Amino acid sequence: MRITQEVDYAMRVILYLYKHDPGTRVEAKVISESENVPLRFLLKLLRKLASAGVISSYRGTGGGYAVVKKPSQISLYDVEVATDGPVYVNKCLLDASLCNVGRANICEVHRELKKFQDKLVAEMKSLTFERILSHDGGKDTAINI
Amino acid sequence: MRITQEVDYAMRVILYLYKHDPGTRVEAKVISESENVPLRFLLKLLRKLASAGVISSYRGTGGGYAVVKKPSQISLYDVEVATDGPVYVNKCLLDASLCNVGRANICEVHRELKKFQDKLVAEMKSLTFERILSHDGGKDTAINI
DNA sequence: TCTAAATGTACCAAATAAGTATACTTAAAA
DNA sequence: TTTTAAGTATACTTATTTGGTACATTTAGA
Repeated sequence: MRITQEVDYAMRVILYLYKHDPGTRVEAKVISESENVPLRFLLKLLRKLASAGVISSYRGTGGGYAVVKKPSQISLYDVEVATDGPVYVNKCLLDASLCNVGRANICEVHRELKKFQDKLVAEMKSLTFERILSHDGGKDTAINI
Repeated sequence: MRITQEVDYAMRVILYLYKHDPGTRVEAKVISESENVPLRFLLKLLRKLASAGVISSYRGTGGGYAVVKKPSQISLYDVEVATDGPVYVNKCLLDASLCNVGRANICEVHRELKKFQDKLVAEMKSLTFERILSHDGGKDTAINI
């Protein structure tokens, strides 16, 4: 139950864009150095985000990437889907025929996993950049276990 | 954000054990054939579950595996931890030093991911076998998207 | 003491994630 | 019309994780 490194990158890159004035274009190279993400990998990631409409891209001189959407309009869910494709907890919840005992539609475990997945997706949708940006005054929040 | 094949196996194996009379010992070989899980792989999995106290194991002739705990006492969370180790959404939530920009304790993204993780864990703990076993009269629940 | 079970450790293979490389195209500003 | 920066497409490599196998050992009952 983890998010990938790529989604982690994506979240921090978008946050980085939000820390500029709205609509400011930032070149991939600058983002790469600032956020410590390998350039080539970042370019591929930025393309995914742009083509999914999460961020905007601009070509040519003075081009780059920018966030145009409001922070409340981009969620962890959007980022996940844009970078890793559809969210599903277990393969049989994506395609019932993938159940390895051939009882996809009647399996009690999978029925409950589906409910779990629904809640998970709801939580991911509620984790927007509005929430991420509205921090408690820069308090040094301990996140260690 | 997926559970592994192994956790999926584990859930269905435990469910299988629950479908026997309480305390009934079932050999790995029987479980393997019935649930379509490779024997050697299953043995390793059963060991993890047993050593974590989720199920019970018995050696020698007439030995096997059984569930002794009440269905309400075993959750998806217990199974996850037993088979895949500690649950964490992002590596920096396990060990702050693993942040690849070196700002683990102050990163807003990770602060929110921690809250997300807490909710996720709570949901996993609430998904017990009591819930899995209490189905709505065998109604053919569609789980496809 | 034989046999049927689980245990422990080590190893191998397949799948996925992460990162690189190359070559060419398109758009916009100077 | 040259330069800059992104887009598209494809392919490849490497690292990590997951899934699965093999083999020798230990435990307990008949």
